[in-house]
Amino acid sequence: MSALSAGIRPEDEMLVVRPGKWTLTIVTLLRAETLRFNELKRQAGGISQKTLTVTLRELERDGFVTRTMFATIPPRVDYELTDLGRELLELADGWRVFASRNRTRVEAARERFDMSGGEPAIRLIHAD
Amino acid sequence: MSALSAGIRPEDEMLVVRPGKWTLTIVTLLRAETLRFNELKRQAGGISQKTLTVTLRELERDGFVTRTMFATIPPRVDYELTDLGRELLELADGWRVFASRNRTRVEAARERFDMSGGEPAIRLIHAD
DNA sequence: CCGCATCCATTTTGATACTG
DNA sequence: CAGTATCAAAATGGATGCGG
Repeated sequence: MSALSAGIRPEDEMLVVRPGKWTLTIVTLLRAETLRFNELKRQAGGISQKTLTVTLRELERDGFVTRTMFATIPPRVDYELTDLGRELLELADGWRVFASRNRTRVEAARERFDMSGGEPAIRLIHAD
Repeated sequence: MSALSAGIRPEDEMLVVRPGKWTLTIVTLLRAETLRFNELKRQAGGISQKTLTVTLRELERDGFVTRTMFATIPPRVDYELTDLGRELLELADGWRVFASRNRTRVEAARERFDMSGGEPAIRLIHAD
């Protein structure tokens, strides 16, 4: 058994993080700098307050992000990647590179599939 | 702007594949060999027929997997990774390695967070 | 054996309004 | 500004029964 053979089921790998729709986006936005809640919201573009709140809470809980509250008026909260968060960022980058490299290929495959009605190749007609 | 700055939003990266719960598991099971539907089902352990069907259809549609139907009785269908599928497999491996390396760290972070009630650090009390 | 169709439960996400 | 609360909508996953 290879080193990877353990933990192939979803619970195993995803125990660490089963990424929500916005998780990798948020992590990526925090690449260069600490950001405040509404800066994140603006830059993400299209995320709801609630989803952003929930996503950030999860990232904080899992140790990918630190939350620093300033008890000022008006309030202010800064979000920043931890070292672990920066490792997650590398995964996100890998994913994104893959996506941008292969977008055309995947779109072409989809078109072919949809045009052909998804009919599979039939290779054999012998009975067993 | 870096090469990565384009396409940070979910639609961009996930257009290629927004992985369902079982997607990476299935891809990983197809690492070494072509498998039949029920072999996949058995080896995945805990996936429903429907979810497996849907997952495989998506993988086929996006060009990650080929489906070969044998018109025998009883019928037989083989699933196999394409070259593109093998690239996706590498991403899955990266994810899994990350997960197994950091499971302990994440679990510890969670425990700390849950114990402390999730209260954030307060850094400043000055008004603006 | 393979897998579609249907129905249902759970989870995730979003819209909106309101608070310290 | 940075949330919480509530409600509604959508996506996802699973159980079951049928059909080629």
